Amino acid sequence: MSAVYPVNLFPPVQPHGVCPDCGFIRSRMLANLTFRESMRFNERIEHRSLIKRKDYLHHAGSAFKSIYLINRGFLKTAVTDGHGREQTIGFPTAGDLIGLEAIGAGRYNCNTVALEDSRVCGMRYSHFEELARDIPALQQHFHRLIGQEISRNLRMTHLLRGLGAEDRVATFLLNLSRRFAARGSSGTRFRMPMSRRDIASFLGLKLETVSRALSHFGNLQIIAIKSKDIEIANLARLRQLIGNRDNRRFALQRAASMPNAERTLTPA
Amino acid sequence: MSAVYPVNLFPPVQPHGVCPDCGFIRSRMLANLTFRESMRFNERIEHRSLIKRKDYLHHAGSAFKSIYLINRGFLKTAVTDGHGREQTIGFPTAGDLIGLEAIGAGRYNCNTVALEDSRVCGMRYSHFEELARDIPALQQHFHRLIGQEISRNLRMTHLLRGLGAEDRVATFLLNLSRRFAARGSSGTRFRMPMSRRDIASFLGLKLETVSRALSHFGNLQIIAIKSKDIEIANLARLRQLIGNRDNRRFALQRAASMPNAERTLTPA
DNA sequence: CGTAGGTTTGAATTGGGTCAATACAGGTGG
DNA sequence: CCACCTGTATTGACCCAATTCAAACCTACG
Repeated sequence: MSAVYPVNLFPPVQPHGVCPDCGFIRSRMLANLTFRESMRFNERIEHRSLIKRKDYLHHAGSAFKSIYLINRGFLKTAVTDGHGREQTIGFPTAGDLIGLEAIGAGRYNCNTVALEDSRVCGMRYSHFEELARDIPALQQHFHRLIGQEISRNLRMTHLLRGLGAEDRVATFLLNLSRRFAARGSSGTRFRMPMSRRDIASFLGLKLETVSRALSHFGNLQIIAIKSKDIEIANLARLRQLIGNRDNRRFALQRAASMPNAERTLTPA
Repeated sequence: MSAVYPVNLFPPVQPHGVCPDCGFIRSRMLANLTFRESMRFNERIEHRSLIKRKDYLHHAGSAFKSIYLINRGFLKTAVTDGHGREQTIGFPTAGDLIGLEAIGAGRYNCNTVALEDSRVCGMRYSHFEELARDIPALQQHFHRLIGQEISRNLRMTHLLRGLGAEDRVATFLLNLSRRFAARGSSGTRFRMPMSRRDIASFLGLKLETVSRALSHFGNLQIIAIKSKDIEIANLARLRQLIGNRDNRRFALQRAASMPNAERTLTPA
C-alpha cells in the first residue's frame, strides 16, 4: 500500500506524461494506482478517437469490443424495437463511460451517436479485464463504478415512474445543469444539443408535452429558451417545482403518521 | 485451461459434496472453475439462510456486506423516498442475485423482504472480490452477470416508458411465466405472492388499474385469476397483446419505409 | 434562398388516476 | 371449526393530465 500514485479528479495538467486530453486518466476511471500500474493501464488506451456529429460510435447488435470514456462532446444512446420505434436511453457526455451494458450479452444493445463533434478514448474490454485482474485497485474501482451505474439507472427509473410531465422536464434540466457545472462549464447557460423528440423519448413523454413544459417555465420566468440554447434564470425555483406542487403523479400511498416529512428528495 | 470443472445449470445433484441446496453452486453464478477453485469458492459461502415471510433480508441504508443468491422463494425489493412513498424495484426469485446495486455506494439502497418463506445463500463481498481477483474465470463470469443486470434494468426502463397499462401488466405476467418455467415450475399456472399494490408500484400504475387489466384479460379468456393464483389459458394471445393493438402508448416515430416489421419484440 | 425538418401552439380526446362503495380472503381468537 | 375483523381486491363513476391531431411557424442546411 505504499508508493501510491494519487489521481485526483480533473487536474489541469496530467501528472506523468500521459495523454493530455484523455478522459480515462483524469476521470473517475482511475484511483490510487501505483506509477507502474498507471503506465501499464495507459499503454492500453486507444487515445483520441474523433466522432463527428451524427456519426455512430456503434450500433445495437454489433459485437462488443471496447468500452469508451467520453472526453469531450455530447452523445446519445438509444434502442430501437422491432417496430421502428426508437427510445432514448441517455445522453452521455464528458466523463461518462459507454458500453457497460454490453458486457452481459457480448453485444452492444444501444445505438450510440454523436450529437456534436466529440472525442472518446477507448480500451478493448479484453485488455481491461486483464488489467483489472492484475491490479486490485483497478478492479475495485471498476466494480464500484459499475455499481454506481446500476444504482443510477435504478434512481432514474424510479424518478420517471413517480413524476408528472413538468417535473420530469425540470429534473432533466437540473440534471443537465449539474453535469455542465461539474465539468467546469456554466450550469445556468448552456446548449442542449438534442432534439425535443429525443428529450421526450428519454423522459417518456411526447415532444409537444416537452415543448409545452419548457414554454411554461419560460412564461414563469424560471428559464429563457431560444431553440437549443437555454438559460436558467432561477435555479432555486426550478428545484422547488419538483415534487412540491400537486403535480406529482401519485399521491402518498400511506400518509399516516408523518407529521412533516421534509425535503429528502434527491431528484437526479 | 485443462482440468476444467464443468458446472452446468440446475443439475439435480451437486457434483462435489457441495451444499445440496446452495444456489451459488448450481446457478449461473459459477462457470468453468477448476476443482480447487470451486472448493475454495464454496468455503466462503454462508449456506442456507432462512428468511420467513415478511422478514427483511436488509433495509435501505444499512451497510453493504454481502451479496446473496436466492435459493428458493420469492422476495421483493423496494425503495422508500423521504415522503413515505414506497416504490417496488423488483421481485427477485430463485436464481437471482441480490445486492449488486449496493456495490457503488457501499450501502444497500433497497429494502428486501420475503414474500414467502425463502432461502438464500450469501457471501461477504470482500471475500468475493478477493476470489474474483484470484480466479479469472470467476471474475469474468461476475462481470458478465453484472452486465446482464445493467442491460436488464435498461430493458425494463425502456419497457415501462413505452407501454400502456394493459401492455405492462401483460408483460409482467409473461415475465413471471418465463421465470417460473425456467426454474422448472409450470409457466402457465402459478401463484403470484405479491399484492396488487406491489405489482402496480412495480409497473408504475395504480392498483385499481392493475386489477382492471387482470379482470379484462379474464373476460377475454386469456387468463383465469383467483386472487393470487393465476392460470394463463392462452399464452400466445397474451404475447400478441403487447405493442400490437393501438394500446401502445406512443405511435411510431418514423413509420416510413418499413413494409412489414414483423415480431422482433422481446418484451421482458 | 428554398425547403425539409424541427418547434410551438391550439383544440379535442382519452387513458389512467381519484374517490368511493362493495366484496372477498386470510389470519385470529373464542 | 367457525365467526369475526382487518387488510386486500374488485368494480363503477367521474375527472384531469397528457396524448393526439392539426396548423402555423421557425431554423438551419444544402
